[in-house]
Amino acid sequence: MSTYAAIHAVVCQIPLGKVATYGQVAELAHLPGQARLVGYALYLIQAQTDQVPWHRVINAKGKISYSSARQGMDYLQRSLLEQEGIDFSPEGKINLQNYQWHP
DNA sequence: AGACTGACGGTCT
DNA sequence: GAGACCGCCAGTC
Repeated sequence: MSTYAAIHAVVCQIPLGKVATYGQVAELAHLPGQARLVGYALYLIQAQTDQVPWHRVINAKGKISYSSARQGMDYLQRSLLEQEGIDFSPEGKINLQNYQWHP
């Protein structure tokens, strides 16, 4: 069981309409405090977006994390989340109080 | 082998 | 409340 497989599994458990932070996913994947690995793991599973709802993972500030790889594709994640009923503030932030996943 | 980089988080100022 | 700094692991040069 690679570390990425654990992260992969946790992300798949995030229910529709909810979001989780990198730190939260890391903790659930038995990798406390290693949020960076979660980000890197998601970067690697880009190819399997059909199986992994990577768009439901955001940073602790409630905003979407941008990546050099995504570059102009940032709107994609926001778009997918809006489709699931998640409301964005004018600044592009998500209200974690209402949308954060509580397993 | 050593150093740099990266979808982050928590703490300090 | 916002910005700066440090630390964590894996992958690449």
